[in-house]
Amino acid sequence: MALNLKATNLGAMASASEVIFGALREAIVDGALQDGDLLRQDQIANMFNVSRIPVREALARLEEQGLVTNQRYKGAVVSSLSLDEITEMFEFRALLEGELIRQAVVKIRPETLAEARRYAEDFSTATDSARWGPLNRQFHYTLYKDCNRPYHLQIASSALDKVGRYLRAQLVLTHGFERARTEHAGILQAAIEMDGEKAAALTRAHILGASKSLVTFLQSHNSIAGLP
Amino acid sequence: MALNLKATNLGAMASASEVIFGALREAIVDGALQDGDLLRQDQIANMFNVSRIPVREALARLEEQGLVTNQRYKGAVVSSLSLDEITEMFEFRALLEGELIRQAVVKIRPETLAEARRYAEDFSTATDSARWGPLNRQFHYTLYKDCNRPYHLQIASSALDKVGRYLRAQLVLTHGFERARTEHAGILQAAIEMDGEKAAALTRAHILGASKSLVTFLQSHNSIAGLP
DNA sequence: CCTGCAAATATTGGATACAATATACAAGAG
DNA sequence: CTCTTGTATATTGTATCCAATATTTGCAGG
Repeated sequence: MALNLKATNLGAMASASEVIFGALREAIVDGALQDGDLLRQDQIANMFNVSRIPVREALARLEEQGLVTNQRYKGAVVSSLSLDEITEMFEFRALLEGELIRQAVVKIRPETLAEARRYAEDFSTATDSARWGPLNRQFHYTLYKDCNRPYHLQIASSALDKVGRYLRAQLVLTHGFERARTEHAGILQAAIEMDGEKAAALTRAHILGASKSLVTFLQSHNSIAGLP
Repeated sequence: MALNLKATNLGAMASASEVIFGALREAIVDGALQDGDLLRQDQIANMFNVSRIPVREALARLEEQGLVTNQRYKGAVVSSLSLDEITEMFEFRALLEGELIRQAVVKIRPETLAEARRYAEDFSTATDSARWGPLNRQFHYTLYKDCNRPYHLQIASSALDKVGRYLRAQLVLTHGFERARTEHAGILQAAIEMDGEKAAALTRAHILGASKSLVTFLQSHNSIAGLP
């Protein structure tokens, strides 16, 4: 008799430190925690009703990911990026995501295209700017999905994490949203045509253009911290 | 009187968890710990005369780097890579290191060239195969040094860490060493000529060639684990 | 009023102790 | 004998406690 239970895989249940890691990561990526914010172990431990041990583990992981900087006996702060570092991150993304879409698009599946189109539309019509970041990410990463390069994807995702909040600032503060809409349409069209080179060129331009407008904005307001 | 001490920056002194992290990382990268080896917290803690707390932190960091896989209540094992994953890692390295040398070589400094030449010679004349891995790394990364792309370099280095032991196997088991010598000479020559495209092409070929010979070898011996 | 120093406080790093889970092994039912 | 099940052991995850270090506060002196 095949017993009919949903058998939730208990072994896969998240440990406290994993939960905390994920929550802090998300908070940093989408800007709820800002550059330079101090992360107190006690405070976080209380928020999650745990001891400091799993918190410390989460912070160690975050530091390894570059999202947090630990200073011995002083504490952890949300990493901040200089203009040069931001520029470099966007160049890295352009290199990697260009290659990803180039490889993915030539073997993209119809379902994937449909999914990407949905995300592009959701992005276009989203009025809540808090949703722009996630929808933007989903649109692009859906297009990369069929390239079958898990490591490349993981690294790209990690790089995007590190600039997520700056990217959101770019969308909100520099009219990047309007531009992203049209550029997404172009990229999607290239994907439909399964034209790898074109999709790659457009993606690179998309990323580097966003970088340029963000850097210009930050320079003219010479401040990085006070993001919305 | 200027007291004559080395004034080791105490604030920078490594914490226990950092020391352990570094030691385990090195052991994994150069093959002292093999794929699938189980890492017992107690055992490691005893080796370093500490409690399990810093060990756990180190293991968390290693997992974030992809060098170790943690399974809840089961333990940590040295991550192993499938043939596909190895291939992907080498492709990633080819992409990234190609770009790095392309950018670096056009503005490379004479001192850097001299340093790279020294490493190439040391590599060529090294008889102890245990030194091949580090010297190979130093040669290549010296050539990338002047591109001023710290994030790119960090990611490249992390990718190399993940395949370090396989690369060593390639050098030792497939006569890769001889070939690497001549290919290094070619790359160095391109660097001397400050020819970015040529250096990039040679570097990509160098990496992908190593990948190919490694994969061929592993397939014909269909085993990955038993590396020397 | 300000400055320099010392105690008090806060915070992190690590050790020990305990709880939760997995694995190994033995005993019993069939 | 084989399979199942219960128990003992090993190992990990977390809480609590102590030590090491940083930061703040209070006070004396100028």
